[in-house]
Amino acid sequence: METKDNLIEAARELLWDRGYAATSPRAILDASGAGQGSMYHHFRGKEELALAAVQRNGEVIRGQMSADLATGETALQRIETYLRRERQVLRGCRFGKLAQDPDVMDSAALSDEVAQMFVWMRAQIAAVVDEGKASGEFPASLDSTSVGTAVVAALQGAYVLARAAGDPGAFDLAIDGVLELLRWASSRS
Amino acid sequence: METKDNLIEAARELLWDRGYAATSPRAILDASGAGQGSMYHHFRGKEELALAAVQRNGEVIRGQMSADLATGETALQRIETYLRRERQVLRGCRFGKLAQDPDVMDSAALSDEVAQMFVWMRAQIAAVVDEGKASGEFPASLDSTSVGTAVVAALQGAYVLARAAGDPGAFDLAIDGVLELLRWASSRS
DNA sequence: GTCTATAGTAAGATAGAC
DNA sequence: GTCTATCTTACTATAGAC
Repeated sequence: METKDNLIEAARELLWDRGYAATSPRAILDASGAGQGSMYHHFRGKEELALAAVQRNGEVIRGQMSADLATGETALQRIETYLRRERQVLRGCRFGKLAQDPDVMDSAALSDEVAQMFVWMRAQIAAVVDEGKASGEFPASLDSTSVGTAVVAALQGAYVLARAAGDPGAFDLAIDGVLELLRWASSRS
Repeated sequence: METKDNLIEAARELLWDRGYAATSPRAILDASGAGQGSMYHHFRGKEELALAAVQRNGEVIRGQMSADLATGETALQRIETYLRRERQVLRGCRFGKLAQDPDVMDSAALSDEVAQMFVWMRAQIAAVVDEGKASGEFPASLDSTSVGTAVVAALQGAYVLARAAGDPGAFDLAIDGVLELLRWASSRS
């Protein structure tokens, strides 16, 4: 279990930094300290190891996001808690990066994990917006589904812009803009 | 010039679909119909050919975006023209994809092109927001820099979500949400 | 369960004939 | 300018000893 766990953790880091296509089994073995044969003993190959790593990422991220979205008085504050959480911005989003990876989309197992994660995220934000509508914080005419998707999109794009600029400030600026727009909708309720 | 142009066009397509790291010189040669030696006659190697392709992408995209942002009565309409332009959503953004590519960020020449493109895009949207503020369409207190960055981020993230879902509908939903939020800010002016 | 050795393929680039 | 070899390195995976 020790070695298997080391492999998954090493894969999680390399997947984050390099993506799936550009991460070689060799690199994972070197990073984990495991020998050549260990990976093929515990997993069928690169894809199955990556799947285990991605599933673990999913558990961690679902836990974090749920906790963040439960922290704050108002719906807007809870969304802000989530969006402004401390992040390693320049490393990008563990899942957003995979959605852009050509080899991930060729793997049914991996692309399913990515698809489900974003469906879940969008629903989480939409649910908080709905709570804000119920409490009168947001106008009843606000479409929580599209706004929820837009907020998750803006977060993903914020990572992209920060990486492109090589500057976490671009991430913060994008988040500022989204929250500013949400505040205008909120003040109209 | 014929062969050189074919190489650049083939690279543009492959870069769009597979990104930089996952695109091999071999694949570009096959797609362009050029032989092995031709690429190394016209370019120093993969990186220089990719740079030529990315620069051509930059010219095309700047032209399109400028034209879209000039089409519409109000600032909001002009932004909507741009955001709702017909796109090959599931192929992703030619530049956004590169920002997530590990090998692009290792190349100073390529990463510079990507960085400059997004700085320019963010400034374009911010300029339209400023025009909207000047005309009284948007409130004077709106921060055009952060909102401009947020809009570009949402667009990038919309591509990510659509690819993750394997469904262009996710893109449209995100754009709907952004425009809905912009409309709330606009109606408050 | 982990190791070393090695298979077979493709990567990115170069050599040299035409 | 374009072609057909060919080089070197790295990839993903397997074999078989310990």
